[in-house]
Amino acid sequence: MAEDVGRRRMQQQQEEEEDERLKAAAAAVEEGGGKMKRKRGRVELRRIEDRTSRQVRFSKRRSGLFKKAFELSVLCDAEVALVVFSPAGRLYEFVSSDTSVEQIFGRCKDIPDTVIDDLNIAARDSRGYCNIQLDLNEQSVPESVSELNSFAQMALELDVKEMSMAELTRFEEIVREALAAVKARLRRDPQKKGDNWSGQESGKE
Amino acid sequence: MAEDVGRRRMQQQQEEEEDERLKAAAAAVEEGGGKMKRKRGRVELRRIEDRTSRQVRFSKRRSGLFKKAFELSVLCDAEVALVVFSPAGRLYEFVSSDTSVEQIFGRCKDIPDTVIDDLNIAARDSRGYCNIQLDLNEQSVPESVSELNSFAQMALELDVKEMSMAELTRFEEIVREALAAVKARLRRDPQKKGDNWSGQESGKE
DNA sequence: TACTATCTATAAGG
DNA sequence: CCTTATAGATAGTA
Repeated sequence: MAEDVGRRRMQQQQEEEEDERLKAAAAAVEEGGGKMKRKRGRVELRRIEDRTSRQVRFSKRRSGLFKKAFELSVLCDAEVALVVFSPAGRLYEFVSSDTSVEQIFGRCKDIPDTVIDDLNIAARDSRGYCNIQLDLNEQSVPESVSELNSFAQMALELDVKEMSMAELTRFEEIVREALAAVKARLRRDPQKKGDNWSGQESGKE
Repeated sequence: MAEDVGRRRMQQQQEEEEDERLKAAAAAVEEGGGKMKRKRGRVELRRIEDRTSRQVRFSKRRSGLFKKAFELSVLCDAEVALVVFSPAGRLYEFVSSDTSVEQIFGRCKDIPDTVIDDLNIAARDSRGYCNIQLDLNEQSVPESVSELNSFAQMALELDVKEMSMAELTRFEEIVREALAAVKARLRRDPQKKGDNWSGQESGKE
């Protein structure tokens, strides 16, 4: 991937002149024809009127947002709760820890407003609310092991150094089952390589 | 065709890179923690150990995340509620509309079937596997990195869906070795872990 | 759905 | 806080 970037960069440098003009003449000048299409990527910060376009962008940006939220929670060890209602009224949510959305947001009530961050972001001081405990119940055996990502996530949350032998063994079990499941599917669908991970595209509003 | 060649080339490179990561991770485990230099800007998907660095990145990424959330709400006319607790315990929140966080999240309860988004990461799938307690006290940053984190990160960065059977087998091999290594260490060093495993499945093995 | 050209975010360093 | 190089996100297109 890095190599690819490098190659692209060279191309970009060749077109540096054009790139310069891009910045200067942000106002769209028609290019090559009579089409009044904007330069790629540029977006103004207001509601997209075209329904289809709005829908597409919602999907893409939503993915990106959730990914960012996840990364923040992992990289910085932060608790993140994110809820998005699509214009169609569908709900998407993400919570970094295993606490429920309601729980995390419930905590907001008890915290007095203090600081105001940029961008309409209210920051409140909540020191003392940090002793988090994961209280997970061992209930369903991962026979329907979703994917290795589960294992990845778990390994991130757990700390191997804190695991007992029993936990380790259990962990091993889970990983094996996950691998077996993936392999089985691979054998079944050598070409597809599995593209139905989080398959619940759902269909109701 | 040019495109075809390009795609082939990319795929090949990707596979090579994955293989390298597999090996690297394996080595890291054998040695009980490895340090590999990273290209600039590259980020591993796991908790940042250095406190200062984590703090800085938290600020930056938090800003970015909130900005994205804001853009999504405006561009796509979606309702967005976002709450972040910094590792230091400070709360940051954003709500797209003028409704309160509690209101938006209250709506979650009324919706029976929550759509959990793709992202290839099921953040909730790790629930129910173990009964453990995580100490998120950031003061106690462990000196050595846990071995399995290597795989956690790898599994997150790689896409299991895209792995060939050979790669999967290799992966399995590595994981098995890693687990064996960790177990061996545990036997050698039982006190390394106080056996406060209070789960209800003790002795299952 | 996939790709590519661009644009944006951000890791390092000053 | 500012700059630079790189990784990541994504708008428009096939």
